[in-house]
This record gives sequence, C-alpha cells and structure tokens, in this order.
Amino acid sequence: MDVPTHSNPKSLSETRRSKSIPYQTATAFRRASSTPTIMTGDTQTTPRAPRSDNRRVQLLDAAARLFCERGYHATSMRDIAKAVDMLSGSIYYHFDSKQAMLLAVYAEGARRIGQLVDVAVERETDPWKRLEAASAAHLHALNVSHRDYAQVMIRTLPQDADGISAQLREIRRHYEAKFRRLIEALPLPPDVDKHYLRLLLIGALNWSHVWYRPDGDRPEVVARAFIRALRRQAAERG
Amino acid sequence: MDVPTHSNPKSLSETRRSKSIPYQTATAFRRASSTPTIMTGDTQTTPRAPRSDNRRVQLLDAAARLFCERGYHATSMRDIAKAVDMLSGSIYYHFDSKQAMLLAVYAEGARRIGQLVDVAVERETDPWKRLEAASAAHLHALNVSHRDYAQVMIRTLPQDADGISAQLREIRRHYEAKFRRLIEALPLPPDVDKHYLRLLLIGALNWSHVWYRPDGDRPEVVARAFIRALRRQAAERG
DNA sequence: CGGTTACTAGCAAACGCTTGCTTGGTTAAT
DNA sequence: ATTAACCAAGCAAGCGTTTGCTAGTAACCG
Repeated sequence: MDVPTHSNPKSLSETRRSKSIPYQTATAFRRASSTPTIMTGDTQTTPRAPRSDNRRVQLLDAAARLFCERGYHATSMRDIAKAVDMLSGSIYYHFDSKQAMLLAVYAEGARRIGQLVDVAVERETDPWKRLEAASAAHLHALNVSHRDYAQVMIRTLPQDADGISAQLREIRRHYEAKFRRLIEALPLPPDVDKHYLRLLLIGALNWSHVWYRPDGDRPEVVARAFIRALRRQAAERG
Repeated sequence: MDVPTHSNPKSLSETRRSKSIPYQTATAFRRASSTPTIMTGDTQTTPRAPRSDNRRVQLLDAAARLFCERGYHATSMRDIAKAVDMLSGSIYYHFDSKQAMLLAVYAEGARRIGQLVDVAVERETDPWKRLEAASAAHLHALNVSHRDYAQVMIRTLPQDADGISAQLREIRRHYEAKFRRLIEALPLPPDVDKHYLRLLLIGALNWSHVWYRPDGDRPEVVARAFIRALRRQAAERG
C-alpha cells in the first residue's frame, strides 16, 4: 500500500527540458537517464546502467521526508546523508546540488499526485463527480499516501529556490491544468465565475496540510463536503 | 495609507504568557514593557523609558519584509541588520534571539489582520455580509496593506520554529476564532457542515498569497466571488 | 568459465564561507 | 550623571560543495 512508486529514471529526466541546465552533472544525468546518451564523439565510451544497489531512491525518499518535516532551508545535506547512513559528500554522486534534489522531489511529487488524480477521474463520468474524485485524490496524496513528496510539491514556493523557480512554476502549472479542465467541464450558469471557483477549491485543498488529521474524516468525506458546499442547488435544478 | 500601525509595546508583551520564557532578556523585556517592572529588591534602580531614536520598530519592519520575501530560515540576522544599516550583534539589544523576532512579527501580523477584520465586520449586520467583509479584510491585509507582517503570520508553520510553536499555534487559534463565530452565526440549513465550510473559506483565503496580483481584482471583488460561490441559492430562499 | 578491465558508489578529509550569538568597550541622548 | 543604543571583533558550530582515492560490482574477452 505505502510502497513508494517512484517514476523510472526516464520519466524523471523527461521533466527536464535540456541537458544544459546546471543542476546535474553530465555523469549524474547519464545515470538518471535510462536511454544511454552516446555522444557523437568517437572516443566516447558507452555508459553503464545503474548498479543494483543504487541508493538514489533511498536518498530522494529521505530528502522528501526531511524537506516535508522541516522545510527545505532547515534541512542540511548532512541531515539527508545521515538519514540514509551516508556521508554528505557522497550525495553529490547522485545529485548535482541541493537544489537539484529539491527539484527531483518536487517533480516526483507532482507526478504522484497527478497520477492519482488521473486514475480517480477516469472512473467517473458526471462532471461534478469527476471534480469530487479529483479533489479526494488530491487530498489523499497530500495527506495520506504520498505525504512527503506531495507536500514538498504543494508547499515549496518558487522563491524558496531561486535557480529553479521557473521549473517549479512550470510543473505546478502543468498539474493545475487538470483542475482547470475539470472545472471548465462543469454545467454552470453563466453568472458563476469559474476562475474563482477554481481558486477557492484548490486553495482549500492545498491548505489541508495545516489541519488534516489522519484520525479525522477520510479524504473522500472531506472532498464530498467541499464539493457539496460549492455545488449550488439552484444551478443543479436549472 | 501604508504607514505601519504597530501595536504599542504593552499590547505586544501581553501576547506573552510569562516573563520566564527564554526568548527575551530581562533587559529587552523591560524595554518592551511600558509599565516598568520595579523589582521588590531595595537596591534596584528604576529603568528608563526607550529613547526617541529607538529603532526596534524599524528592525521589526525589516525582519517582516525579509521573512516574507525569503522565508524565516533563508533570512540571516546579518541580512536583517544590513537592511537597517546596523551590525548583526546590535540586534540582540532589542531582541533576545532570531526566534523572538519571528514571534514578534507573527504576533504583530495577527494583531493587524485581526484589527482590520474587526473593523470591517462591525460595519455590517447581515451575517453573510459580515463574513464577506471579514474575508475582504483578510485578503486586503494579506495581499495589500500589511503584506509583510500578515504573510509571515499566515505562512509560518509551528514546525518552522520549534521553541515557540505553542505560542504560534495559540495566536493563530485566537485569530481564527473570529471566523468560527462569523460562520456560526450564518442562517444555514442543518445539512450544511459548518466545520468544512470554514476550512474551505479560510484555506482559500490563506492560499491567496500564491496567486493574488496587485493589478488583478481588488480584495472586495475576490471576497464577493468566494462568498457567492458558498452561499447556496436554495438555502437562501428557504 | 576465469580473469581482466571499467566504472559505480561511496569514504575521508578538507575547502572557504556563513550561521546565531556573545562580549567589552564607546558614544550620544536624557 | 546615567544608561540606551550601538560598534568592533570574534567564537564555535555548521553550511554546501570539492577533491583524491578505493572497494566492490558488472560487463567483456579469451
């Protein structure tokens, strides 16, 4: 159930636009990519696949947990290293920098919530039911099944990491488009502002990490209450 | 218009429970308190009032601005000192620690939003209008008139400052009680869950710092849109 | 299949710099 | 004359990152 479902290295690297971004060494990039990028030069040696005891995932899990618990700036590379019983310098074999780790966690968080939402939405046909399912999946990822990764993705602001702010914004924009489409599909009277309906719902969902308690109502119950409050009876009947 | 309306030192110190908390020296506390606490000992000299060129407020303004822009952990005492053209060590004449500064900014933020909300609510009588006015005031403080202080108060989580987490929680609880009362007063059918109605609204309001743009709709417009979405037509007519 | 080679994954130790905070002394407002 | 307010200097600890090196693993070759 709670087994971490990491993306394979390929899909991770695909969130990156170009090899020229300065947050991963050529070596680390080659590692992360499943398709061995053989250079055009003739003296180039063919790269090798990651070893079976590769601890990149362990490292990312620890980073996600600590970034979630303490926040990015309050977590040191030594903290992360200690969590997986490693020396801080060794992290730099897997990641180019602390910011690169944050970006990786953030992207993985977006991928996980996105996947959960997609699966949940597919099962429904009614527009309101689809939105409710998406909300429940979002809440579930954020507070139950993928807390660490998802909360880093939700709570990290672009200004927290200057060098990768553009990437962070793009990832979030891409995710939120799902909700934009779901709300666009709602049968609403023309006097209802879809823009603010979206901001109202997403804001409430994202704020849930502050008040959500595992021993309280389950995500589906919360989602139903939220959608119920937004779904105006009059619009329904008309 | 944008003149900072700081609380006087007395009201600030009142948010503190006891003199024994370890985040302000005896000296700094005496400074902050308007009623000079004369000790029972006989050899005690009477303390003097703060000088007219006291820069405590300037310092707090700078801290609020930097905490808001970069976050608490990403801001150093030297950054704050530099912002008011001071040496970092000199800050410790006014505040006992970095955490004490955060607490002061946080408390002042809560005071300012609280005051704006109180004033706005007083002008209305209809329960829904009162809630809408409170929402507009909240949005206004958070994104326009008291951005720095208010955003620190909203965005800072208890786990960001271990030693003062209880105080932070208490201040926030006290503020949110205003919304609890406003929603309690709404004429709602019994099937509407007031608990989740509150979480929905407050979450959306607090998330506004992510998307609010000064050249977009004014806070009152946003608040009206939010309340409109929550105020179900059916309930209104019944 | 055994040996050689190539390279992954990590250790150990440091680099230069920044951190929150302290202390002793000085100046200027009251 | 008193002392609020600040400076100058520095402390120990911690920061992100780099470097030189090596043990162990996997792919290849005869």
